[in-house]
Amino acid sequence: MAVTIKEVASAAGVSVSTVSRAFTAPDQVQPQTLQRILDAAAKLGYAPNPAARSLRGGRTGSLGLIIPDINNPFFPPIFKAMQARARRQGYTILAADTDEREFDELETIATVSKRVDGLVLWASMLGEDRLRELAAEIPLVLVNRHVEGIPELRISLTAGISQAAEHLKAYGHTRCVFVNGSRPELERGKSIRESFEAHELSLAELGPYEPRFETGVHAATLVASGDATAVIAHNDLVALGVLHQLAKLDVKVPGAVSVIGIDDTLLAATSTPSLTTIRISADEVATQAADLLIDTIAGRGGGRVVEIGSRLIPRASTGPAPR
Amino acid sequence: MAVTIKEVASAAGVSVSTVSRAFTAPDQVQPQTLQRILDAAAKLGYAPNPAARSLRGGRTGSLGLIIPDINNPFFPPIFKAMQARARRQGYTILAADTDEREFDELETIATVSKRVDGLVLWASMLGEDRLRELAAEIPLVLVNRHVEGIPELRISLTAGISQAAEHLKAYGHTRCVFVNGSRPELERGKSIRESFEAHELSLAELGPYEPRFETGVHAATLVASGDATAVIAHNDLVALGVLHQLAKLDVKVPGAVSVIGIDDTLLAATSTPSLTTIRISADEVATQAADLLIDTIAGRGGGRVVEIGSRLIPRASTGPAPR
DNA sequence: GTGAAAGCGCTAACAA
DNA sequence: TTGTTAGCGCTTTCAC
Repeated sequence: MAVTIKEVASAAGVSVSTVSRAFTAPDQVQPQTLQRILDAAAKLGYAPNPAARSLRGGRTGSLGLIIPDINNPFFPPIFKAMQARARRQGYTILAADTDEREFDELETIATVSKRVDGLVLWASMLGEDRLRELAAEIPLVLVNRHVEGIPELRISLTAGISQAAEHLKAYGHTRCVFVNGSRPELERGKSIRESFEAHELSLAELGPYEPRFETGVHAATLVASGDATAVIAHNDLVALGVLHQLAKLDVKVPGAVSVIGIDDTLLAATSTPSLTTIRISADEVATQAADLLIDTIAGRGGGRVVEIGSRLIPRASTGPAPR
Repeated sequence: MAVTIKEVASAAGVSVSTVSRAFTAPDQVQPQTLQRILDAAAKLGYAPNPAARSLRGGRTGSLGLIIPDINNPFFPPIFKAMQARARRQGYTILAADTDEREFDELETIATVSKRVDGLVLWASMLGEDRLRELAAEIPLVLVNRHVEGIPELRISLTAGISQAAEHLKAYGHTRCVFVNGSRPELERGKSIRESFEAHELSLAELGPYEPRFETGVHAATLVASGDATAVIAHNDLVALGVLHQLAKLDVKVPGAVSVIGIDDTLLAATSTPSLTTIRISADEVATQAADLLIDTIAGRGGGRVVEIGSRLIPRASTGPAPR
């Protein structure tokens, strides 16, 4: 068994409560005593037992991050950034993947919520009622879901999409295609339709499909046989499928068709040609989510809605429209 | 506060110890009593408090997974598969990323190890002595590190590399380049040198560099100015950099140069052209790691070494050598 | 087969 | 400022 507070106490010649204070409220203990305790603790290799702490205090020192699919390259940077942010505030991240299945999400939440002080729920598939119940039990931050009264992080693509429309317009494009990747609550389609219309770009829509590579491959074949000169895809992965198939059909990108993705994942920067895409800053998302959750745990920031912006990252997959 | 064992006990008209037994040793309690308890628990929405459990019993019900970089697309599938495997055995995965920094690894291990029953340490940067100390404190499984006496999962690229050499040979290649991605303990270089030599393929070596996209870009320029007809890269990301730059230099792949990656990540399947690569099965790795750790926790499988194989996945980036 | 009770390591009154 | 003490929810002897 590991070393306990008791051993530190007797080594430092004080009582257990003083040792406890030395770690939880150092300013309430005399500097020299504090030093003696810290020295003893260091020498013995003492570290507080989190189980005992949370049993006693109700706090676990962990934050739960529940995401639909860690294989989506959008998430790893978020996990990483959130871990960095949480660590600095003394929290550990407990991440779990629900495989985009409602049943797994429920089970995961049940398991995780008993081990954390609060939960970030990403694109939850649960009903509003269920989410409200949950929010009553444990501090909750929703990402890309809106339920009145629950703190929320909203990722807005408006700016990025508008820039994308301008970008295509400036290159002389007029006929565009949107490859829709389903999940209606994400509303990517709505923003795109509105923005492209505002920029007087005609927009045909393919789908909705699953947001997969093969979806892009399939859509590209349709695009190649039409007269559109620009494609905007539901995300980078779908855009990559488009790129892949267009190359196979010997349709030049961006010579004949321009392609735009969404998310700015690793895939976009490393594709050939590199992919023009709409960036959502993982750092910003992760930091805000962590902060919002920590605030909610602390009883601040009830029902706040924080919005995260986006912007176009022009790369090599977009260019002048062919004449 | 959540519902406790006590409330379930009084609801079912039994003592707390019986309720406890109902959950930990159901066969030691009379069927009808058991049923009454389970009903009461379900009605009240009782679930055991993990903090109390682990404080009392020393078991946390969690497994730690410590990896160098979740942004490496090799890891998300492993996390996912390990989570699935662990869940079925009643464990939760606590994953943490060390950012490939030894200091962070130490800190992460300190935090995580207090919250889990055992640790899977991936490509640890720690010294052997430190790892031995750690193994004495907590059940440990090492991946891609060897320390005598500590259970280990060894990923062997031998088969895949040998197949890659044969594959190139069959296509008539004779002059190859290996783009080395550093981290000497991974020994990818050694296997490759040996295998290519055995197949009478000449092998020039570039690097060692960092295993990044830009590394591949840089290496491709050197390759293009030489006379090699095939490139094998340290991993898929580096291979993607090679592909990207060769396209930019208008060197045809696989017409003029064939390219092979390692890992078979999402990147390989979605690149243009799709990338021939060496697959390491994430499912197998994750399952074996989880099982080995669980065995080690249970006191079985001391010092076992489990080996995972690999195999070549031919795709579109390799073809006949130019004449 | 079931109950009573001790105690896991820690924090937070309350006392001194 | 420091010490004493009562639990947090649970498992596990030890009785019965």
